[in-house]
Amino acid sequence: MKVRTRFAPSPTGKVHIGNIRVAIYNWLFARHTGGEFVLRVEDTDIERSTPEAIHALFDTMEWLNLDVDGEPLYQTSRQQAHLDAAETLLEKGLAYKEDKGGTGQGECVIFRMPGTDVTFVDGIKGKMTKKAENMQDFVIVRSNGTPVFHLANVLDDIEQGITHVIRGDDHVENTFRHIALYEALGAEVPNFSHLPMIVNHQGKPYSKRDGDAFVGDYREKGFLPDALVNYLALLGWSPGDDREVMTREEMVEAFTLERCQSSAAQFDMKKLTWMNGEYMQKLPMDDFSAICFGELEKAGIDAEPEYAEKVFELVRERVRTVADIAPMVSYFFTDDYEYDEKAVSKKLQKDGVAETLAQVRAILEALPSFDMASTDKALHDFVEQSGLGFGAVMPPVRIAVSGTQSGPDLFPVLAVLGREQVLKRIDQAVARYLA
RNA sequence: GACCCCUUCGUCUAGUGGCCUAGGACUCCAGGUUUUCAUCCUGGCAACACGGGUUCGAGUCCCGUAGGGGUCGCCA
Repeated sequence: MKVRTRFAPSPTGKVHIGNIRVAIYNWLFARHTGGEFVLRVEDTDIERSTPEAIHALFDTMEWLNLDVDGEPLYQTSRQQAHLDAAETLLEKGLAYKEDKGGTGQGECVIFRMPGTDVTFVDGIKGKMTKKAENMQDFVIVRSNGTPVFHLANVLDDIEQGITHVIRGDDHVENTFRHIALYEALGAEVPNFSHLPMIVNHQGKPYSKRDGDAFVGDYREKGFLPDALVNYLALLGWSPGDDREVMTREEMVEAFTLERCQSSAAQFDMKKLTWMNGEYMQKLPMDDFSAICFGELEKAGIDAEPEYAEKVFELVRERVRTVADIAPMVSYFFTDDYEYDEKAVSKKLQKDGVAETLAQVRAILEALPSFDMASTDKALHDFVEQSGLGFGAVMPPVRIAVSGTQSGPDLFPVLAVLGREQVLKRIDQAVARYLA
């Protein structure tokens, strides 16, 4: 039988990072087995399930490039079917009506647990058993006439022909009940697998109040979708060898449920950042440039394309996230850049620096050609003749022309900036800090 | 509290009884790349939760203890 997995979130506006990881695992499993991956929108919470929230869900799926088979099923469209099924269970005596009181809303429909132990083999955790006496009957239709999650979820999984339910650990207790429901409904019980949860930096479950709990947060921070998917896939799964940076194809090829971890994993922003850097390096130059131009535009920086390309080349290998780009290159596009106060006081505002910069300026101004090799040779010669040492010459120059003490190799920076700008910037820095 | 589940370096993990004096990756630290650095290279620190078994032999199997998590809604 062809495998069918699903992602069944309730659209609440933002897609939780833990939920999307579940989606990724479902997607990987379906693709690995040559099966199908479908989407179901559990939109029964009318208040929160707005068109915007549903749009955000699709947008996230698309951004992460998790392709879905067929059209999504909207749970609200299935309400009558859910109710009909409850009626059937009632007729068969597998459910009963009762006024449980308390809220005083009248009678609800309650599913009768079969009174036998429930056992299933979890694709990740192995054999799971729950004794009959530890399970209770549960409500499947509220006294206001609306179906409860358990009923709707199971019925829709049957409707969509789901063969493998891969969901979070928090559903294991539900699974025992759901299996009883499948059986009462006369439906084939699918395979169940429960993924461990991911925890935050403090080792606690990710709550919505933690920062970085939603996919959008990572997008804003400049992570690439492929890197995020790769990182999340490895958070609780491994291919069994030492591979970490993997293409989608490689992950799909290697993915199995057996290789999924059964204990919780802690999200590590540093490792994600590293991995994202790996993906940034691998980006074709054209793609990288396109991203850079986009970032410049967002930052309100006007860039002349030919010049900008040269700048991008320079910072290419140092960029870790998309968000790094604008701050890293902004000084190339304006002479009104900020000076790092610490660098200024530590390296620029020191005895002799004014004199050194004056000499360097004179040398650079007199150079017949301002290319990389020329400035390189000229400054090396100067260092040697003056006996000052590189540490006393290069950092002040760098800070003067860029405002910071870190960045790409200095000579290419000077070359890209051009003589006019370099001289102007040295004058500007001297006037500002050494006058 | 009851019921389910989990436990290898700080973190993600490899490991399915001998190949483990436990491997890789991230982080961190040190050195190098005769200037900086968020790049690159080299090296280093660092773990089988604990206690009992089983076995010639246990990170790997069993039991217990401790710690952690999940669930106990007419939420999903």
